Amino acid sequence: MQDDLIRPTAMYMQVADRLAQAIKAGEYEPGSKLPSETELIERYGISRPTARQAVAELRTMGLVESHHGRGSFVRRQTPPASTLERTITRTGKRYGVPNMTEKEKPAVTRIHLIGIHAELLGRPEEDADDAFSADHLMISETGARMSQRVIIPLSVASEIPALAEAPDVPLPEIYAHLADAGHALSWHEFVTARTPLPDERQVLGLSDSSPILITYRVTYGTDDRPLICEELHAPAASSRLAYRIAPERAATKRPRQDRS
Amino acid sequence: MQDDLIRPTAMYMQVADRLAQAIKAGEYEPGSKLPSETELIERYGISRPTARQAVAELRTMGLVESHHGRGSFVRRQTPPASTLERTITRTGKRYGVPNMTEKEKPAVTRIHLIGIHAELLGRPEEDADDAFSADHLMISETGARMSQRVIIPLSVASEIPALAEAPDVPLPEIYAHLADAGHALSWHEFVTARTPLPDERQVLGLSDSSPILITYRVTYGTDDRPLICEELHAPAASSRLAYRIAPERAATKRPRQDRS
DNA sequence: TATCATTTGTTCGTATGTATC
DNA sequence: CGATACATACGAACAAATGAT
Repeated sequence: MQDDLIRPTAMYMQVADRLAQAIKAGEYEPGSKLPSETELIERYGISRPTARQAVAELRTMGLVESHHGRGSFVRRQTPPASTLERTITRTGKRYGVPNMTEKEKPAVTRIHLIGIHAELLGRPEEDADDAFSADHLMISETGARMSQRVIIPLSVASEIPALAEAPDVPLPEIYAHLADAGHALSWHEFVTARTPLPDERQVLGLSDSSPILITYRVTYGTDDRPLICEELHAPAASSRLAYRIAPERAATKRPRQDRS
Repeated sequence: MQDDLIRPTAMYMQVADRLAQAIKAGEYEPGSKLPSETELIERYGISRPTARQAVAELRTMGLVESHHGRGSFVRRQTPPASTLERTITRTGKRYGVPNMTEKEKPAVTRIHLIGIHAELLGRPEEDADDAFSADHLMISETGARMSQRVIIPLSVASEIPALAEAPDVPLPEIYAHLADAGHALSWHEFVTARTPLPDERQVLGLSDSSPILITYRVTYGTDDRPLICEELHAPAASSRLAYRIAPERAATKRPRQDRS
């Protein structure tokens, strides 16, 4: 067999590229088996470590997944299954969020506000106060595990005793407490993504290092004062976030907190 | 030195875990140099391939980046620099989107609607029509490269000649054409993330295989009929998406297109 | 400017363990 | 049980980029 490879560029990359092209072109059906390492060795005239490195590239690209003793298989490029509707509904004075079931009892800890949380809550790092952090492990209707963290600054909790007493209640109740305290609520959400750290991978039950979607949702009260912050981690491979976008009058502009 | 490692679990993983913990604990400052491979070999009593594999893990986790001849360095865990405001503003009958500058002349191709695009545009795969695809290469204010694709089904283009003649104009103009045709516009946006394929990596100028954010924005016209679809790819490491969330009356619910 | 030590990148060979069929 | 296939680990060599001498 011995397909030809050019020297200057890394051989494992060339092999990975060819296989990636072939997968995208549909030469390997989703779910079908990739050539085994031994086959790659023969086909391209490379050594075993080189063949392994090529397949490893495909793995980190998320194109294939390898199973001990069975082989490497082309991953289905299915559009993510579970759609997380990030819209907030209101019936009268009550706010609702899409259904997710709690997996375990939430853990409440006390943390110091730093980094992105301090920034989003409008607290300069130097004199940021402490906050309650309620960590939830949730499961969507489709079975995707997600971790959710609700962060309530002490300054807010002290104004609303109900929050200080039970910071780990579901979100609709938290919104209700805020609304009952006289706040007119609005929200701002930020989305990014990254590869999970080992412990995050474990929490979400991810076998590989495929990316996770991270959303920060800030709840604003009266006078656009940031009250609380939520952080949601969801495996990107099996979830997509959905937003309704309603056009705003160009005049009404929320002052951004660009204090970096 | 020779720190002790337990056998059962992979040694390269244990080393990667320890280094990841140390980085998270702040023992290695962002931007500082990680121990060199030779140092890791001595410290943990492992071989070079094992040390390399450990560092490779940290790379795919996005914790470090390696430079040929210099070493591996802890990446700044900065919250992504450029915030992409995904809100749509309206002044009178004109719609606006946040500023992005065009890098190259958009390329227009004719494609067949399949997969997620067909699904989002409400066309069953079996008898989906063709569509114009305008591929833009954009640059945000902060210099992050993004690729944007606007997909206009032929059925829509034939109703609105202006779109058929120039499908590659900026988005506000496209929205204007749709509005001028009598449509009351609304939007729905879906967000997911994944590791880029080799060619996407090249387009966005990404050196590593860090994830990209993918958004699909569907524009609906009168009677909630899906008109066009946009797809945006942005490097997750340097961008975050921002959404305003306004609560909706629980009664008014958009019928979802769950026809999978 | 040229040389050299350091450091990562690539590739080979080899061996053993272990899951799957 | 044996064949196949991936996972882990070691050793060795050379290439290439970098920074300092």
